[in-house]
Amino acid sequence: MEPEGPSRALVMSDVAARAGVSHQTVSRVINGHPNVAPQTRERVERAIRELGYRPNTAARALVTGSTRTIGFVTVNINQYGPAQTLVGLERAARAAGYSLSVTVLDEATADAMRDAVDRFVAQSVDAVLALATYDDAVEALHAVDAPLPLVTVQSGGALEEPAVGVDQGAGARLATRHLLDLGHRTVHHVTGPADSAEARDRVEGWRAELTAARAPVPVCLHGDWSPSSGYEAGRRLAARRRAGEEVTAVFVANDQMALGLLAAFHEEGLEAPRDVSVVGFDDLPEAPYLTPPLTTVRQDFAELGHRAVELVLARLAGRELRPQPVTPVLLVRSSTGPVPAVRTPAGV
Amino acid sequence: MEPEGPSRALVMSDVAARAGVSHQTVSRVINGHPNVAPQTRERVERAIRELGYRPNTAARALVTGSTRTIGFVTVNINQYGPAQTLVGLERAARAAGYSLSVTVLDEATADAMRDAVDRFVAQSVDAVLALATYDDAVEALHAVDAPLPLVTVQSGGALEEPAVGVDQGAGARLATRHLLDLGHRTVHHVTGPADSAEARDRVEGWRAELTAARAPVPVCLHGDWSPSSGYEAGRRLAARRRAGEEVTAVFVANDQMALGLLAAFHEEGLEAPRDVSVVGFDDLPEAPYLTPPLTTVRQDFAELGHRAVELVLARLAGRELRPQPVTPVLLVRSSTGPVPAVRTPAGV
DNA sequence: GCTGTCCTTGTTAGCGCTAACATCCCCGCG
DNA sequence: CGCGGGGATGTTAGCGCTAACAAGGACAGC
Repeated sequence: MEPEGPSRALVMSDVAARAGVSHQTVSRVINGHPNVAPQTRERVERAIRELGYRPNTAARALVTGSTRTIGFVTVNINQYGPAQTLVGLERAARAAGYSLSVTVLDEATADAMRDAVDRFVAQSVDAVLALATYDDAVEALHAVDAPLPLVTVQSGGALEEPAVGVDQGAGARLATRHLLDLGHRTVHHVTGPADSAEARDRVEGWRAELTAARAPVPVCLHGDWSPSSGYEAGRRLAARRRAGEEVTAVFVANDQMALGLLAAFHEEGLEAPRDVSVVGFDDLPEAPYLTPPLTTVRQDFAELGHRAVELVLARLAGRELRPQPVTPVLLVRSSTGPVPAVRTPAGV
Repeated sequence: MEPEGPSRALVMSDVAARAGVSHQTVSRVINGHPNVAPQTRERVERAIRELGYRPNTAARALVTGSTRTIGFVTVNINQYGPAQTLVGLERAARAAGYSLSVTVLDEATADAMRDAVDRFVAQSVDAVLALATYDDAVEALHAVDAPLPLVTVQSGGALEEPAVGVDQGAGARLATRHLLDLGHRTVHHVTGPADSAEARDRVEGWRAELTAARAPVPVCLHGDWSPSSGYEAGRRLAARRRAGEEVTAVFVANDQMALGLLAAFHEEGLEAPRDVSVVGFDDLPEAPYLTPPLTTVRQDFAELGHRAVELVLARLAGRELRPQPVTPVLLVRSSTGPVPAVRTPAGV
């Protein structure tokens, strides 16, 4: 039994009847066709307003093949970045008159990816956006032969497909340069997972900046984005320091790991920026309120979403477009400072 | 098993031709009608598999009025909770064979809310889920007279509509009791925004537990979920303490504020749990890696999503269902401890 | 055998909309 | 003054699918 009683039957011919025209004229008005008399158009528009009519998307989709919907596939939206990307995407899509249909994959196997895209195709979405920071996602995407525009977000240039992203390398260089400018002889790095293009690009940026400054390139520590891996890295770094290695500045590939690292340092009696300077990446909402407030790199997800949708629209219109990567910015807070004045490692 | 690439036309009659039946029989097989000869069914199923056929959702929606899509409206998905809720919802929806279409409102005005629901209606979604922790969202929802099931998530019982949620009050009581059990004479509270039902429920739980234990109920401090408001609250609490008030335990309405509060305490020379015990709410991924690791209350968003979808399905089937709120759990870490022996900032 | 009743399958008519074509009317120009 | 042309509108035919009905076949009971 349907709980709704009275309303909602409202089809195009209701509007037509009220405006005293044919349903086709209504359709023309709605779709902004030329060749409709201004007076007629106004009459129809008023009828639409008065009735509160909305065209039925399914019927429209059936005949045009377009739903004005964009599908978004992603893995691992628990992270701050992906969640923000989703928000940015939705905003931009809505602004362009599109809806966003979302699929969160449990794992980025080719099968799961293909299935998601298939479902989107059956759903008649106009295009698919895929967040593909991880290699397996990128690989899975290769296996998909979609009959519609497929654009990749944050694939780190690993794909020739049309793609948008933030320039991770530039962000990493910003962070590294900041530390170098403060007088640190070199900068250590805690990476993200090896199978993340984003993480690798940050490593590259860090290395490039170090090399350009003729600074030694220390062996980096590997994390997996999680605070616990940052904590681990922090302990190991502290150990290296006790062993006599010069560790005065660390660029951590994301804020969560920076947080773990800071905790580990704290336990080891190391404070930022007194003993070590630390830079993160992401600018979590809580970054300014850590102890100490974290210097970090921020990505503009709203802009990213905007460009992604722009690219989709261009593809849909048959236009080629090679969007520039979004440039991240450095936010200097107080987890970074000058090199500690002559300080011999406790043990030595 | 190999779906072919080239000409995407693939309609039901293609399958019918290959299986040597009429398209209607194919439809029957797809929709699991009884009264199809097992042999025929198998033949059709094979044809579907071989061709890689997927029925066109738009056509189906046009005739059935159902898209097997659920619309999800939310405000403010930047927060951890809403993002997790989205993930939980998508998982559950997909498991039930539904897609999720997402709208992120910029502001929860009645107009924006109505517009979102209208768009969903035009999109022929089967139901709408609304995340309505804020009063204006709830109010806006009242203004909506949707011709489809509308279920609310986390409205804190402020709505008579069918709703699912986490028992915020129970979570708050858990936190408060834990602190009381540690020997604290009373527990201070930093609230969330006053226009959030969730926040108010936490206040109520806290107050109820205090009252039940015949503990004094201190004036609470008001925050807005943000770390900075937690920081502010922390400073004010520290001031109260300096002024002689007994402040040994604080229940903060979310982890982000707890984080800010901890930072403020730290600046004031107050450490947890040495001087003050602190409990948060949410269990952010970084909570275990704060200094100190934060005792907090966790909500099970997967379960929440599951129940929400279950409720939607029930409504769709015409069944009544009053789901029980999800019970949160307390995670004891090291930001809480027994009452400091002597109440002097110098401590220990 | 013949009816009646399943069970299985095919045939037909739309769902609400847009595209293509048909029509009508008004106007300018030879 | 009639004819051609183009702008404004209406009519018709599907888009791919499901629901309703129709049709045939098998089998029971008489």
